[in-house]
Amino acid sequence: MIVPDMIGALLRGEKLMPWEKKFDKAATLDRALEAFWSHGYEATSMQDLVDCMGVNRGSLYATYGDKRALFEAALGRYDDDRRRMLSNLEARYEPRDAIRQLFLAFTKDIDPNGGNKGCFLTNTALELAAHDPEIRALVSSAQADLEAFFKRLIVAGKDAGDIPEHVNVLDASRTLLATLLGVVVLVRSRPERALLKTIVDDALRRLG
Amino acid sequence: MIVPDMIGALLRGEKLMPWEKKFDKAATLDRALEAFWSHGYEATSMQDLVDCMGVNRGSLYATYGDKRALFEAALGRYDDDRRRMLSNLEARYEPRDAIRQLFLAFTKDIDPNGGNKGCFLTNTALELAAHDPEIRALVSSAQADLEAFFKRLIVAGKDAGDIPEHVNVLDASRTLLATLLGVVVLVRSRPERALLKTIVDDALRRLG
DNA sequence: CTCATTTTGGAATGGTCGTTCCAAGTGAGT
DNA sequence: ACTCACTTGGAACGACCATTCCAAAATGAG
Repeated sequence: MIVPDMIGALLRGEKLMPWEKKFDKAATLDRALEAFWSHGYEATSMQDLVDCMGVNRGSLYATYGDKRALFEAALGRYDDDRRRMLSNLEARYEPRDAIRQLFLAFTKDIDPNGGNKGCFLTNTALELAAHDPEIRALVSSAQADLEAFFKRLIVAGKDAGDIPEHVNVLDASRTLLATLLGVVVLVRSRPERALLKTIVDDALRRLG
Repeated sequence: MIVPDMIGALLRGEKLMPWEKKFDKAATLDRALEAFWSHGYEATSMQDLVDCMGVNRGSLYATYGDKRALFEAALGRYDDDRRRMLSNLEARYEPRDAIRQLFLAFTKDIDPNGGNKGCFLTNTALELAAHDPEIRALVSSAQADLEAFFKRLIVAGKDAGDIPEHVNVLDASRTLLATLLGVVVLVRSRPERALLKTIVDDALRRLG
């Protein structure tokens, strides 16, 4: 019963027996994320998830618990990606370019004929956050995180002489947050490239 | 069979016989609007609607058709209210104040503990507009209408010397649109008065 | 009062929901 | 070959879904 990798597996927090095949948790969770992201919580049925994840119902419940828990796992996964993305932008770009790249990430590759997914956290903000304190806390903290991201970059930009001194850090970062949220609303409801470009360009123009 | 009011009723597009009692269509539709506005399309069941509208299932289907049609009626009703509201603001306030009042309408009376309804059109934009062309057209045109509202007021404000000449009409009106959409997202997910006030004040500061 | 018409409460329908359960299959270890 | 844990497909569950239908009650002009 005791196998060589047991302690290592324990340390990594995995289930014990190393011969368990298990489906690729990360890959299937990504598929669930896609479904929830595209259609929302209520409009995605467990049957939809079984179909699109390619995993059996039983395994699905055994692995993630119920639909709510699976949704939270998907949301957490998206949140991790978002966190990683912000951190990459912050590391790789000049402050003002990092902000531009963030806006670009949501506005490039949009389909003018609709069907755009927008931002999963924002979709969830409107579908569930108002009546669900747990979801609201998660979404709210992601938004606060984004605000802090803007704050750091604006300060850094001002230090680098990239962003004018007269820009108010708190005002600008919160306005950027609101603008980005507005943009991802428009991506789902009025996906016109010219419209989005106008908004993004105008937002960046304020930073110098 | 032919009664005095028949022609008048016909002209008004009503059903013929004048002795039909009929429940108060406007009042019950408002209750349906409340339910859809608060919980969204998918999360509101016909049973919920029967309960909160105080109308029998049969009458409900006879009057509005199916759930989809009832939702569209509620959305149309909300859209009419919105249209009327914009027109009132435009008539009663100075340009810049009209814009301020619009933002105030969405941010005053918010509950920091959640449960805020935000903007029905924006909630619908994220829940349904991406995959439903008909809904998207309606939401999209309401947003374009709002953009036009901002445009007119900015032009009027510039004429009145209320808004500085250097403000670009297209840029500013679209940015105001995005900002307002961002605000109504935050109202549902991060209802902090200070946060919203910062954003609204900053948006208005751009107009002089 | 009469009677056409609507409203009402609720039963009925067929489908889908989320969830549980299980018999059979799979594959790495011994 | 045998074991053990997991996976699989699918059946089964009760609840709720949107929708239809109906007999009984209410309504109001004649």
